[in-house]
Amino acid sequence: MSNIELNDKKIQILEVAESLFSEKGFEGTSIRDISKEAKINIAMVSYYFGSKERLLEALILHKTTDLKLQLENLLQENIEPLDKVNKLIEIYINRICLNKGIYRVLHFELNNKKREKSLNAFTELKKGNLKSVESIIKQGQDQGVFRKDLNIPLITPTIIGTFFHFHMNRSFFEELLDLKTEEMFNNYIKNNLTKHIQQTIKALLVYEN
Amino acid sequence: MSNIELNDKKIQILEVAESLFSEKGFEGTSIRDISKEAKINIAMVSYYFGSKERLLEALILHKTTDLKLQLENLLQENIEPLDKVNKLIEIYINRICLNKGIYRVLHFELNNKKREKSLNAFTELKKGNLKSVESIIKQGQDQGVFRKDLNIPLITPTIIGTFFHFHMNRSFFEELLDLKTEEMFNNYIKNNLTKHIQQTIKALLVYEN
DNA sequence: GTTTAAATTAAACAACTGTTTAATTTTGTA
DNA sequence: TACAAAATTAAACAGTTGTTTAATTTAAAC
Repeated sequence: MSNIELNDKKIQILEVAESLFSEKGFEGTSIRDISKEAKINIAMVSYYFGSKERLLEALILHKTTDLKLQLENLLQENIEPLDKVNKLIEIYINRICLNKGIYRVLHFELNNKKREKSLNAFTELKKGNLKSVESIIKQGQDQGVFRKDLNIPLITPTIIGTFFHFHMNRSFFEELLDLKTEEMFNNYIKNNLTKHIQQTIKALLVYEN
Repeated sequence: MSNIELNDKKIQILEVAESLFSEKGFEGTSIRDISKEAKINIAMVSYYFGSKERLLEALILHKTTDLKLQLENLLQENIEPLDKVNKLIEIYINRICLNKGIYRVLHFELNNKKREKSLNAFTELKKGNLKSVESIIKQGQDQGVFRKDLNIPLITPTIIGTFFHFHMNRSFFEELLDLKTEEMFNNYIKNNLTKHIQQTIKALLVYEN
C-alpha cells in the first residue's frame, strides 16, 4: 500500500487519533488507545504509518490541506473589504470548530521537540494565511477604508487567539454563560463570539485614534 | 515536613517541573526527567508531593496566588479608565511572560480528565479576574468613556488569547519578524505586541459603530 | 484453483512509567 | 554524646509504552 494514499482504514485511524490526541494529548494517548477505539490491531498503526510520530505528521498534513484553498478563493471575491474581513473571521472560526481537536495538537505538541516535518507543514500554512490576510487588509487600505498604521501580522493572532482562548476555557465559559448543551455553546460561538471578534477587528481596522 | 509549606527543595522541584512541563507537556515529562534535572532522587517527588498529579496541583497553586492581589490593587488606583485598562493589559502580559510555561500547562493539561482540584483553583482565579475586569469596564462606562454594549466576558479572551497565540507560535514570529535574540523577542512584546493589544482593546471600548 | 501480495493477528521485545519499600544518612534537639 | 525525626538513597514493584516479529488470514490476479 502506498504511503501517501489514504484509504478508508487509514482515515479511520487518523480520525480516532485526532479525537484522542485532542482529548488526552499526544503523549497521553497510547497506540493501544487508538487501536482499541478504532477497533484494529496494535500493529496496524506501525504497519500503515510507520510510527506514532509519523502518524502525527500524516494527521497534520491531512487536516491542513484545504484551508489554503479556501482563503485563496476568498481573495478573489469582489466584495467590500470589511465584508471580506468578516468572512475571513468566519472561515477561521468554522475551520477550527470543524477540526476541533487538531489545533490543540498543532499548537501544543508541535512546539516541543524535533517534529520538524510536521512543524514545517504547519509553518507553511501559517505563512500562506498571513499572505492572504495581508492582501485583504491592503485592499481595504488602498480604498481608504482601513487605517494605514496597522501591525498586520498581529491581526491573525487577535482573531484566532481570542477564539482559541474561548475554546480552551470551554468549561469555564459554559458555566459562566450558562451554556448547558452543545447546541447552546455552538450557538454562542456563532451569534456572540463571532460578532465580538468581528466588532473588535472592525474597530481596530477603522478606528482613528 | 508540612505539606503546604514550601521549602527551598520543594520550590526547586516545582521550578524544574514547570520548565519541563511547559517544554514537553505533563504526560511527556517523567518523574525521572524532573529528578534528573533537579538533581534529586526519584523518590523525593513522591516524598514531598505524594504523586505526580499532586505535584501539578502544588505547581498551579504556587503560581496563581498573587495575581489576584495584583488585580485588586489595580482596582483601587485612582486613574483614568483607559489607563487602567492599559495597565491591566500590561499586568496580564507581564504575568504570562514571567510564568512562561505554566500557562501552557494550565490551559492544555487541565482541560482533560479529572484533575478537578487543580482545575478548581484555576477556575476561581479566572472568576476573580473577570470580576476585576468587569469592575474596571463599568467604571469607564459610568464615566461615559466606554460604550455600553460590550460583551465583557469576551474581553479577557481577546487580551490573553492574542498574547497567548503569539507566544505559542513563537518560532514562527521569530522568523517572520526577524527577532534573532531572546532580547529582541521580549522587546517586540514590550513595544509592539502590548501596544497592538492596547490599541485593539481601546478601539473596541470606545469605537462607536 | 493456484499463486502472490496485502492485510491482520497474537505474542513478545526491551525500555520506560509512577510509586513504594526498606535501609541509610543527615539534621536538629535535649 | 545520644536520641528521634527528617531527608535521602538504591532497588524493586507491577504496568504501560512503542515497535517488531513471525505466523495466519484475506484479497486479487492470472
